[in-house]
Formats: sequence, C-alpha cells, structure tokens
Amino acid sequence: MAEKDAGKAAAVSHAGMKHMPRQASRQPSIKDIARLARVSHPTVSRALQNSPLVNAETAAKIRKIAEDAGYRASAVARGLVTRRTRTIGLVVTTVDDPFASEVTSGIEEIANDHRYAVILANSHADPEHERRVVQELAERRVDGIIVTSSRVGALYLPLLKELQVPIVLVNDQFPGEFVHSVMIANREGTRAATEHLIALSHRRIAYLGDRGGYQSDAERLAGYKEALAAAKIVFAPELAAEGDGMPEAAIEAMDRLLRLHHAPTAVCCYNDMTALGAMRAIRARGLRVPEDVSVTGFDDLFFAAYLTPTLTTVRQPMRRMGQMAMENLFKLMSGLTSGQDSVVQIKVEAELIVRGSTGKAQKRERHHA
Amino acid sequence: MAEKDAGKAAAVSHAGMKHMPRQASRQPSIKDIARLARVSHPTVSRALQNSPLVNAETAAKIRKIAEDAGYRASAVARGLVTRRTRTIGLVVTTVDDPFASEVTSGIEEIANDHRYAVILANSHADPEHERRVVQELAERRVDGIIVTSSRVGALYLPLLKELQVPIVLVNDQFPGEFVHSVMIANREGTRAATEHLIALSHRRIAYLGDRGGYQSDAERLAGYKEALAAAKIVFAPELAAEGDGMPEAAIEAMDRLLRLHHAPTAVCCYNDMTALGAMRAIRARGLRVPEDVSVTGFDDLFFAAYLTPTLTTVRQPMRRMGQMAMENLFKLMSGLTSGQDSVVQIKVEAELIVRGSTGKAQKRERHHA
DNA sequence: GGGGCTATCGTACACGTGTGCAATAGGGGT
DNA sequence: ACCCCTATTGCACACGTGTACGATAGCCCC
Repeated sequence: MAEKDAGKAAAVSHAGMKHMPRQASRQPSIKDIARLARVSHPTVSRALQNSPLVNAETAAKIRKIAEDAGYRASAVARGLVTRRTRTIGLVVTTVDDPFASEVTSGIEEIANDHRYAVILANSHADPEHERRVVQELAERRVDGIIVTSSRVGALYLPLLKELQVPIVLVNDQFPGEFVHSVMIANREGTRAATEHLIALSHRRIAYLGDRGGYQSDAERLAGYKEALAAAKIVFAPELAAEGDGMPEAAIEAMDRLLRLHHAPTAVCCYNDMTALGAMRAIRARGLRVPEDVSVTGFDDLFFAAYLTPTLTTVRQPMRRMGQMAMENLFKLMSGLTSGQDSVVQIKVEAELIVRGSTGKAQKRERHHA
Repeated sequence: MAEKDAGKAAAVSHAGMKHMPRQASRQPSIKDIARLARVSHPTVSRALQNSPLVNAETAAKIRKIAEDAGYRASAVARGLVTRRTRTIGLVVTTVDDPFASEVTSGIEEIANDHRYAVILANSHADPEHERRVVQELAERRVDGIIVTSSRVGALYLPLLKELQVPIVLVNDQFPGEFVHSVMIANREGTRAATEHLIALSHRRIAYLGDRGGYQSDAERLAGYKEALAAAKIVFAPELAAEGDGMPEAAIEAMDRLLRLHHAPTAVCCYNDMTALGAMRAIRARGLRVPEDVSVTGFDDLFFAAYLTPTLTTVRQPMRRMGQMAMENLFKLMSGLTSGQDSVVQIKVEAELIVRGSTGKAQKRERHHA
C-alpha cells in the first residue's frame, strides 16, 4: 500500500501553464481506483462489471470514484485475458467505392449496436495484398472477419482453419464450398434487366462487364445470356465487353461497342459505375439515352435516381446485406469453438428498378437529328 | 515439453470428418515456439524482432520454426506492454457519404503504409453519439484519433487533455483554438464559384447550405457573401436556403427558391450532393441547367464529371486531405509525451472546376420554349 | 594467466484486467 | 452455544509479449 500515491492529482489547472512538462501521467488503472477506494483491484473489476458478488453500496462507491477519476478500462488488457477483442475486421477492395461504403455502413451499424469495433482494411483488389491484410487482422486477434468482393474466396478455406477466425464473405460465394456468405441474386438480376430490354424490342443488346474476374460478373453475364436464350436471341460474343467496374474504363469499352459495324441499341452494365461511363460514351458520340441506346445498371447507388435520365438498374440492398453479414458473423462468433459446419449462404433478391435510361428500341440505321 | 504436441497436424482432411469436435487449439504463443526451439521465450521475442542481441543462426532457426508453426504474435499482448496499439480511430459522420469515403481512403492508405490499423466509427452527426464513440476509442487505447466533420470540435479541448490522445480534425477547425486540423479554403472556394457566376452576368444568385451547423457551411456562406459584396450586389436573405447536405432535402429547398416571386438564375450549393438535388428540382419544374438556372457544387465528387450536364464545382482534394491528416497525426504521435502546444492548422487550396452546369444568365421573364 | 570486454542467452519482472478459490464475518437454526 | 450457509472480499494466479539486468562463455590484450 505504501507505493507511489502522490502525483496523481486530478485537476492540474489545465488552462494555463503552457510550458509545464506535463508528465504523461498514464491513464488510471484498475489498481489506482482500488487504492482510492481502499479495496482490492478484483473488487473494482467486479464492481464495474455490475457483478452481484460485490456489495451494492461498495459497488456504487467504487463506480463513483472510477467515474471521477476518469477511469476507462483498457480494452487491450481485457482482450488479453478474455481472448475476445470485441473487434471485427472488414476487408474491402477500396473504401471509396459507393458499393463498399454502403455495405460498410450496414456492418458498422450492427457492430456498433453490439459495441463491437470495426477495423477497416483495403485489399485493393489484389489477392496478395488481401492475404496480407487478413493475416494482419488475425494478428490483432479480431473476433471475426468480413470480406467483400474477394478475389480469393476459395483461398479462405485453409486460412479459415489456420486462423481459427470466423469469416463471412459478401458478394462472393463459391458454390459448394463451406464458406459463409451473403450475396445477391446476380443471375436473376441481370436476367430481369435484359428481359426488360427485350420487352422494349431491343435485339442487339451488349453486356459491359468487369474484367476483374469476380464471380459476380460471371453470374451477371450468365443471367444476361439466359434472357437472350429464352428470347431465342443468339449471343454475339462481340457484344460482350469488359471494363473494370469504374466509369473511366467503361467509357472506352462502350465506345468500342458503339463503333461496331452492327452497334447495340442497348447495354446491360455490370454495375452503376460502369453505366455512368457507358452513358457518357454514348453521349460523346452524339447519341442519346435512351432514344438511341438504352442503358441498365446494377446496384442502385444513391446517384442512380439523380442522373439525367434517371438510371434503370437492379437494386441491391447493400446496406441490408452488410447488416445480414454482420448478424451472421455474430452467430458464428457466439458459436464458440464449435466445429459446426453450418453452411450459411444467404442470397438476397434482386429487384429491377425501371427508370428513364431504358426505352423502346428505335429502328436501326436511323440516326438522330 | 511433454505436453500436447500432437493435434497440430496441418492437413486434417478438411473435406470429410464433419463431426470432428475440432478442439479450438489456441493459436501458438511465443512460449510454444520457445519450447520447440529449445530456447527461452525472450530469445524468441528478440529473434522475431531481428534484434542484434541474438545469434544470427539461432535467430534464423527460430524464425523458421515460428513460420512453420504458423505463429503470429498477438498484437494485443504486445500493445499491453508497449503501450502502443498501432491503431488509430477514425470518426466520420456516416461512412456512406462520398466525401467521407474519399477522406477515409486517403487516411487508410497512409496508415497502412505504416502498418497501422484504422478503427472506423460513425458519429451520425450526433454530438452525444460522437462523444461516446470517441470515449470508446480511448478505451481501446488507440494511438491517435481523426475526426471528420465534427459537430463538437470545441469539445475536444477538454477531451484531449483527459484522454491524452492526439486528435486531428478534418474539415472542422475552430479559429484560435489549439486543435490540430486539416481543412479546405471554404471561403475562397465559394467565393470563386460565386464570382464565376457573377462573371456570367448572374445577379440573382442563391446559396443552398446545410442546416447541420457546420463551420464549413458558415464559411462557404461567407465566401458567397464576399463575392456578392465585391460586385456590389446586395445580399438577399430570401436567397439563402438550407438543406442537409443530401440530395433529398436539397430538392425541397431548391423548389422553394424557384417558387420565389423573383427567382434566382443561379445557385451556389454547399456541396455536390446538394447540387444533385438542386438540379433535380430545377428540372422537375421544367427548367433547364444551365440555360435557365446555373448550378455550382463543392467537393468534386467522382460523379460530378459524369452528370448531364457535367457539374461546375469547387474541387476539394479529399483523398489528399485524408493523407495529410494522417501524416500530421503521425507527427503528433511520435511527439511522444511532449506537451508541445504546436498549433498545426493545415489549409488546402480550393480549385474551381468549370464544367457544363453554369452558363450565361438569360434575361429574366424569358421562359424556355 | 588474469582481467576485461563482447556476444549470447536466461531470469525476473511488468503491462492491466479477469476469475477460481480461500478467507472472513455475520446470521439463522437447533 | 455451536454449526452451517451466505454474502463479501482478498489472494494468487493467468493472459502473451517486451525488456532491464545478470550470468556465462569465449576472446583479446598485456
């Protein structure tokens, strides 16, 4: 008890005394509070956890003292002994992508409700980087990990075994593999979009995809082909172009499509960002949307309803998907050590939102005024 | 040594054995590695840190063993003793805001370069929530905190003293206060935008702000007024409207402006999201941009160049600002215990980007065909 | 050949919290 | 008056890592 108990003055006249060497008096520990309350530190620990093992008024007194001292329990020390950090890792291709932002928002919301923290990490769509980032999250002993738009989904099986950390994938599922995931009905989505275009009498319909090699792109392309097949339209390989999911690359790809001898009158885009570029390329050639070329997107990002014309797209409840992923992860995390092989693969419905960027197909060869 | 050393088999035929109770054999600790290498754990610790205090070949052997065992040092245990978590907290009003996303991206990039992790937290633009979130970050013993678009900037002075954690504010600075911050030249930005409109012969120019009470809004409004004053145009209070920084609210506010007896021929918006709503409201009334009403934004979000017409706006190097905030925070963090009252307030330049949403003012009372 | 220096390694702590267990006191029942 | 049970508290550990310090051995120098 006869330790250093001086030098713990609370108020040090914070305003003035600019050049006082304000010794970095470390944050008060549980032992400091114990000394102040004249009890042992386990009692303080229990009091702060509202344990029934400690006398009610003693607990109240302790809490009061802790409060006054500005005591904040160290989550790191607690994490060390409890083996739980109340932290999850979120790996995203890049934060400044509206899709990722919305998913992140949903995740953060649910995590916050449970008082969990979210560590954000970029994969830059680079498999090697993604792997490194996940390893670092493991070092930080996160309780769980969520990965969106993974490039290396299959890689998680061994990693999962090695790290002993529950992982949930968003927007990337590997059929038959036992990896938990939340994803949208990609195939059904683009199929609906393409059918919508076909219903508008379009026959030359292009698909503007993502060369990144995502499974979602493969599925969306499949949905597009399904719709064509169902309408007895033969798939023309030259009408399948590729961007990178961002507007810039889409401009180039779309421009190439428009220069085709037999140019498309409609284009089904991998996502809204791609559609943004496509529309720009169309206008750059003096054509109009949707009069000359109809455009559909995917995601229904916030700006879709504010474009001119407004964008017909497939709505993806991104925020909701983030929430579901987080809820799912919580279930896994509470599953404790269970080697449960519960394969949870949630698939959410895609909804076609018809707006102004799609219209009746014009007769070909007819150019605008 | 005679403990459980079996049960660490790498390949456990992951496919089959569904119901094996896979005991959660905890991750190997530094002591496990020490035992395997027949050395003491401090030697392992030093070997993994490439300390010159350990024999080169011994170190190599140890690293090999650690590698094979899939050993990953616990960042939480390390953080406990070193008192540094290599983690920073990032508080943002809401993740799914393009402005925040870009800033976040810049922060994450620099942090990642230094192998720091970023904990993401939402303030929901709610002062009380913001305060709580910052406290929780302190509990997690983050080495530093960055807050964007704070509602309670002034509140950080006492907090700063209490938490002993360096804090950098982005897009919110309190003149004269000793809080580190990075922000844009708001006043100069809207002033330039407004001057641009004036040069296009506009006289009835509205300002569509953010009722959130941000200092940035006050400054932008001031810049707008400055430009008016310089051109001897009297400020008309009825032309100062308020949204909430999002498109939806801007629609309503803009609509109200358009219904004025003496409606504006141009509007200077608080940000691009507001401009998005403004343009929509203008079109909803059958008017055209920029023929009937010119519009300017602020931020230069990614979609600004893809709108129709493209948006004239004030570019804010958001990503760069995030980087600067992070670099600044690193300096503060390495400043150790120093009670340095260095007031670092970085102000970055605003650049007007003229695009298609602004044009020559039409004579009033002339309606479009 | 002894003293001192260097290289290398182990011992003993410390970081701040949680928890099993023992210890104590008080109260009720017989 | 004694025993048992309960409420309350402290003691002693553990979590996994880093680091000051001491210990040992080998070497050089005089």
